[in-house]
Amino acid sequence: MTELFTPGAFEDSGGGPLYLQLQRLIAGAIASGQLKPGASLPSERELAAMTGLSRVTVRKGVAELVATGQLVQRRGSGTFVAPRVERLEQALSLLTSFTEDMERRGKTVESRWIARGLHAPAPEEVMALGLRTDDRVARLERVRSSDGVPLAIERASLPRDVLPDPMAVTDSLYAMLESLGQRPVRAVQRISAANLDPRDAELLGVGAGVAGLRIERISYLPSGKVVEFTRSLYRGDAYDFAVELKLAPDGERKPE
Amino acid sequence: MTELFTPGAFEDSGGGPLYLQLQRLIAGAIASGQLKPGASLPSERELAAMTGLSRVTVRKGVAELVATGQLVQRRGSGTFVAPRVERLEQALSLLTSFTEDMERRGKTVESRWIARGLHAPAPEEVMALGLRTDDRVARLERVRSSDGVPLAIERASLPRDVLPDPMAVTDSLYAMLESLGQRPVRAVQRISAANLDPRDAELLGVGAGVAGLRIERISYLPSGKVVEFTRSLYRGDAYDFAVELKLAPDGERKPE
DNA sequence: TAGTGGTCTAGACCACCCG
DNA sequence: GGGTGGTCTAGACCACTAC
Repeated sequence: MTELFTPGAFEDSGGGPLYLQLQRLIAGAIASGQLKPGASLPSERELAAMTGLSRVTVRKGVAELVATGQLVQRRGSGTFVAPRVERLEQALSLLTSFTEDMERRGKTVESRWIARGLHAPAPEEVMALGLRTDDRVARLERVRSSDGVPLAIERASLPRDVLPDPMAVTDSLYAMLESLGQRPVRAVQRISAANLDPRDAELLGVGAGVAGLRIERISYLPSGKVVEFTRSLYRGDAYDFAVELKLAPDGERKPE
Repeated sequence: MTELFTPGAFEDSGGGPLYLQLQRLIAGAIASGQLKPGASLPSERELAAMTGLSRVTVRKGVAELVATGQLVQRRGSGTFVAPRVERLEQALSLLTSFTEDMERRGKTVESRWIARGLHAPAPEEVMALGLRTDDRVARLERVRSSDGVPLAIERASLPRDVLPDPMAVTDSLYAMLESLGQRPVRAVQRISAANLDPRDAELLGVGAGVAGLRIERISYLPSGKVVEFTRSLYRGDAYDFAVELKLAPDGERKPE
């Protein structure tokens, strides 16, 4: 298996910079199944010796595969093929909670709290929740995992009068809101993509720079009051959001 | 302005690796407006001399800012602060076309064709479009720009009987389909995030590895026939997709 | 032609993990 | 303690761009 990385393998490896040839070699071995998820690669020094490259060049080749989530590196331990993540498909137009989604799939749900408490609101929260600047805001920040795999970071802000005691939330926020008679019935979401910064990447157990799906949600009660302002980051490789589209009415399509 | 990068600036720059300190310094200068979009940075060699770092370390610090789209580098020319991109908000649940969307906003639309023609279908296309393997498929691949800024790569596949002459499509595909009486009325989309590979990144004018939004769409005629299978890549920093959510009916929410 | 980013090297030390 | 990845250096050549 380590015969993959003999100096010879480079001759027939197309052209271009050496680090890209190495990268293609590794990426190809992963794609073709020669290197299976969880398998360990030779150490950087070994790779350098085997290929005749310098360690710096080996690192550059490997680095991009780490940045795109195909490899993971652990200091003191080694370099490994990233475990395959099952892609979850989720309907984007139903207002459901993470806990309920996963339970419906028969998966376990774990939460790791990063922060939970009452705080003075940030300007963004004042805007989104329609607060006064001397109001206080309940903040819930946690990493959501399923079957042991971290999938998303959820940062929820709620007005204090909606959730006076954030510490009482243990698992499903929506279940808690329901028991308080404050479950939202409508929400607006905005979706974009962003590279994960080092902090968020670590929380999700991937390399810095891996693409994440950023979702901002504002939820409303039937009365129109804002219940929740949530910013989530989903692992891009772990989620597919599904939406159904309808033809826009003619009037909206062509206003002139 | 170049006093930013004196050796002194490093002393008070927090701790951690030198390349991260440099990175924070540059990122901070961009965020605070000291470095404006389009501004050029000192050359790597100058930065190295000014900060007392080696050029390799300077490059490492700069590299991540390029990979996240904050800087752009042009060989032979220099390193520049990335031009600010206006974020476009688009409703995700309306089946509209790129051309019509942009026209509604009063923006110009440009298309650069990458490929356009009839081909033997790939297995993926056979599946999505319900073709026979000896059918042929019309492929339209182009870069969509607005006001001169590339925003998305669009790769559309249509059955030959829906679009017999792909070369006849010049701007709006949907306008063409409408004139053929084949405009879809319904579609299903799947959304995820991915790091742009070097090829796609170049087409969109950003660095390799920048986060992109990947959208797969399958569109249907009223009869249920599949009209279109499109894979698009949107720049993550240029798009916000908006969706409205409704509370899931109780039966769907809790099946047991 | 002079300057830029892009690639590559050999060698060093550190922080961390594991047996 | 021995091996791993993480950081850093000084110096070199190349391909490209701008003038």
